[in-house]
Amino acid sequence: MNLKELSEHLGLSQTTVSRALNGFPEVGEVTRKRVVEAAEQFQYRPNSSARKLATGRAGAIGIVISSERNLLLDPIFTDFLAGVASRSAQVDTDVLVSSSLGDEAGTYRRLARVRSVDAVVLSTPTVDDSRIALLQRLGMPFVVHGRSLTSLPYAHLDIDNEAAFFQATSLLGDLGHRRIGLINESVNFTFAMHRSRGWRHALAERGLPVLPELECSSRMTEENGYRMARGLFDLAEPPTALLCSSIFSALGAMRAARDTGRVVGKDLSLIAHDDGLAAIRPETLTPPLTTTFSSIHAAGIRIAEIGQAIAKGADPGTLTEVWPVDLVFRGSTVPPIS
Amino acid sequence: MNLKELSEHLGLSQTTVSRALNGFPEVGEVTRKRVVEAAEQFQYRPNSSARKLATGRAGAIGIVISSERNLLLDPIFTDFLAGVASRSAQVDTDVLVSSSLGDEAGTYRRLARVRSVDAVVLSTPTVDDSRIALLQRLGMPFVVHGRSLTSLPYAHLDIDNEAAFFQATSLLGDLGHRRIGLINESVNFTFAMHRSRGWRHALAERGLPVLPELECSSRMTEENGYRMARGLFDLAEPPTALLCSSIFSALGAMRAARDTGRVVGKDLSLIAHDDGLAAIRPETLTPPLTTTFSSIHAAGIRIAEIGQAIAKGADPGTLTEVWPVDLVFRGSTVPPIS
DNA sequence: CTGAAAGCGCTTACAG
DNA sequence: CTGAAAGCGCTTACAG
Repeated sequence: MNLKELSEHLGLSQTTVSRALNGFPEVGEVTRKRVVEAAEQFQYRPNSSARKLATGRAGAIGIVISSERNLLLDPIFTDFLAGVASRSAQVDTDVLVSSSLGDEAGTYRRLARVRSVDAVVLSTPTVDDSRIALLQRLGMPFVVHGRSLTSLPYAHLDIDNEAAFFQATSLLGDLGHRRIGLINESVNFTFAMHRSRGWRHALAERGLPVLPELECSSRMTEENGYRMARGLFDLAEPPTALLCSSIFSALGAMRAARDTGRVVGKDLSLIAHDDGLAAIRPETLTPPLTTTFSSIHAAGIRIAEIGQAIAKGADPGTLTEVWPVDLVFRGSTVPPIS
Repeated sequence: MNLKELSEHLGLSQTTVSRALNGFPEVGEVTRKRVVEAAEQFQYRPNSSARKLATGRAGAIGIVISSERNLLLDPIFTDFLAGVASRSAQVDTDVLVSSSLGDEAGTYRRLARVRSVDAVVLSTPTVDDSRIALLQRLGMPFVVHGRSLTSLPYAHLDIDNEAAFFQATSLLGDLGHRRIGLINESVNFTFAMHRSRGWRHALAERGLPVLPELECSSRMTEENGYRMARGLFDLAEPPTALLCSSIFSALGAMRAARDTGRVVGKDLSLIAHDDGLAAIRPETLTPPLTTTFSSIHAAGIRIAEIGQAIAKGADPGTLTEVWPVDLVFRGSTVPPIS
């Protein structure tokens, strides 16, 4: 059933039916009701391509999966994506996933030219992410999940990684730890840089030395977590507490602790960042892990909303949010053994 | 730059330009070359909505994220999705992700009516998955990642879960194990049912009893893996070997082993299924895990190809594949201590 | 409050 | 081998 058939059935013009369905004010109340009911009855749905062509809006939001980035970095990307998709569905917006095949800039250019999306979501930006300038140049509306270091205003939603790791480090400091290791992602990524800064500032604030050998960074896998922790434990003066940027590297660190005869929550304190992945919950591990927590699914939902606004022409400079992060205290953080 | 502008620039009709660009045979070689070069130069890309409207094909493939299904079940869904997206990009096909918000059937109906996708990918089907009949009724082409028990022919790509777990169980049997526990996902899902069957047949084949108390099933999280393993260890005659349907439940099982004073690769043997998630590699754990391995990213790529064929009207009955699964022997499987 | 008509940017019979 | 024209299914000035 298309518009023409529906309007013929109703004995109205396509114009009126279209207007009634799209909620234009000039349609009479009785007419509108008749139209809406008929549309309901026949399960009429406007053809999206036709609508896009006529309006010039794509009715879609784009997300580029970069194999170097999200895929390896972010096994919880699904969770984020599901958030974006669920919110978008409510406003009848499609979510288009592209894979970059290495050439991410090219992918964005293509999206911009074909006009297949009204806005684009950028995930996990680096400190000097060139995509932001690129999209601004292309005139493609976008929203960033995370932040980048640029003076240009751009729409974004981020969590306060610096404050989170500042707090976490402070907690460990308050417990009496003086050597606190950081197992991070590469500080090219802004979130990792912010976490590093939080850690550093907290140490400095309480007069503890900021030792470069206590900071490691690498992709957040179990194996790398293990390797980095082992490296820290091999130090002449090994740390008594560890901060991990992901639940995966935390698992590796826990394994390293076991292999070196340490007991987490006794000999060793541990705090991990938790994105809320269902497959591994920090509260059910042994011991339950103290975490900095922020739901990435919730972020996905909010990103979709911001993307929607951006697509409609809202001023990017006004759409900026940084969410506080919860510090959840559990059994993995104790005073150091002296 | 649109078709009209491009053809005016070339002094040709839109018809000819369109045909040249779409590779129609009747265009002269010299003309084609001129056209293609100009298109290149001006970076002309046809407006996808206009093309869709004119051809009736959407140039897109759909994937529905069901919150009850993929999201919780499949943290590795990203990997699969990236595979689908990368292959689709090569043939200029969009990948549209929808979230079902509980009403999955409704989502498919909507996709079918709006004609926003040419084909749909079904993931992780249950044994009697109603979506297959639904899509057939709707006339929406689809390809299933996995299988379902129906006599109707449908396009699908699956891995041979039954043979994989048959082999894994046989290996444990060959090593001398007589009590082999199975930590599975709910057998409503076909893949889990197949694994259960492989386990059962292998036991039966060597005259070992198939004890219901050795089979557990639940969502494949670390926590559930832990709980199920603990339950098995509490048995009067606990198993000496475990089969886990995912790397996450395997992690839980390993933790349960530790908590009950067992050493994997000594007191306890363990085999897990590995989908190739980058964040956790079984070969780097302690001990390295013996696995049944199949890359879900490769499956995503192949699913995109099949979806492409299906969208173009290929006969679903001819597009059916079941891939063999590798059994990778590592340090977690040893003879039982007697 | 309603409608006839143009237009969005393509593709593709049909004619030559 | 090439082109004029119709059509895909919507939206939206413009006119009444």
